[in-house]
Amino acid sequence: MADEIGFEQTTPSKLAQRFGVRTASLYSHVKNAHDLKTKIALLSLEELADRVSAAVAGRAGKDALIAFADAYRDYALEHPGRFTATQFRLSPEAAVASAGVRHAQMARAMLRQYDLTEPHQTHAVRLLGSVFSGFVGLETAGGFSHSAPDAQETWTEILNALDSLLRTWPATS
Amino acid sequence: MADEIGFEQTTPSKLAQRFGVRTASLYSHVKNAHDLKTKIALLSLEELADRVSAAVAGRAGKDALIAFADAYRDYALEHPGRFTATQFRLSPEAAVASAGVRHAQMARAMLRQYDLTEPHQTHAVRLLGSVFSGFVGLETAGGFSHSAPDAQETWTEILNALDSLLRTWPATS
DNA sequence: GTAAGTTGCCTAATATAATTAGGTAACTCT
DNA sequence: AGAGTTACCTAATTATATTAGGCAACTTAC
Repeated sequence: MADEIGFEQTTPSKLAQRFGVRTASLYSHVKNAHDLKTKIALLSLEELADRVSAAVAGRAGKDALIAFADAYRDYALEHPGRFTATQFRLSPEAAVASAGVRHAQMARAMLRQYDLTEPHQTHAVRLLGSVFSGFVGLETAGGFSHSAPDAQETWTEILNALDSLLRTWPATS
Repeated sequence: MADEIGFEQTTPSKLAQRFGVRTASLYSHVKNAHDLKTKIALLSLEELADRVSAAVAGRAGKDALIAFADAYRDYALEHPGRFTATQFRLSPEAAVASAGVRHAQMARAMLRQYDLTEPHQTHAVRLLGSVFSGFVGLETAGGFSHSAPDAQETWTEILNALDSLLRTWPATS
């Protein structure tokens, strides 16, 4: 439903309408409207982590980087509402219990081939997270739709650039 | 008000309360709740563009890159609600009339020293946009707050890396 | 300096949403 | 068969968004 009408529009009353039940009945299942959004966010984070995990399995180096990045972007393009949900600001308690932790671990695992030592590895994880979420956020917001070249081309270029950057990261400091 | 209570919480009724007027009175000034958010977004985009423009003036190359990036990040950290507003999804008509256009022009101007030809320049503009908005989005969402090193250190590292990347961009394709 | 228009607010009314409280029928488990 | 649980219900309250129509103060033109 979030993918169809948008994450922000996914409210208790709309959800109840879709289920064919009274709105009040939902309150046995979720605490309130905010809790509903939190649950969608947690679900989406797990789902995305599963996708990324499957995509990266058995790959290494640049192959793994591309698989990771594409899994992330494809999820966002296929499930815009759920992707928006993954950016929902969770409470600190919800955040630590979320699959956000898995995402960070997967990013670290993927970087293994690049032989980065701390603190470079942490910087690299943060850079990748920034680029992926930033690019996909701008793309789904329509930021690249009114100009050539198309988004896919830039995406490929960026992944090439990130790969070559990661190979030489410590040297750039 | 958006900075204090959050952009999403900035509604006609809350705004009317703060002004000490009836909610209905606001409807002489904004068309509806969505229009209010659009106006905040447009205002914030202008303000951010002014800041970036002032920061970049008289600088070139890496100096300009850092000034641009810091202006962007500082605005977000100082005005979280307004920064969130700059990410509000505008209608296509509002988008083309917004300062979003100025942002793209400033990015291109800043890249002048890096001697990028098309389509590399467009790719570079998009990469910078992705990194800046992605990093600041994650930072303000608390994504970096529970681990060392601190966000500032990663930010500096990322800007160094971007500078060296831009110098050699066409070669990485 | 007054008349006409404009501005910025008001009250009143309606529709939609979120939320709480308390109840009931069906299902599950002993 | 009875106790507990589940998943819904109705009813009521509150908050919010929105529209319509009115009024008083201010501005501007003659």
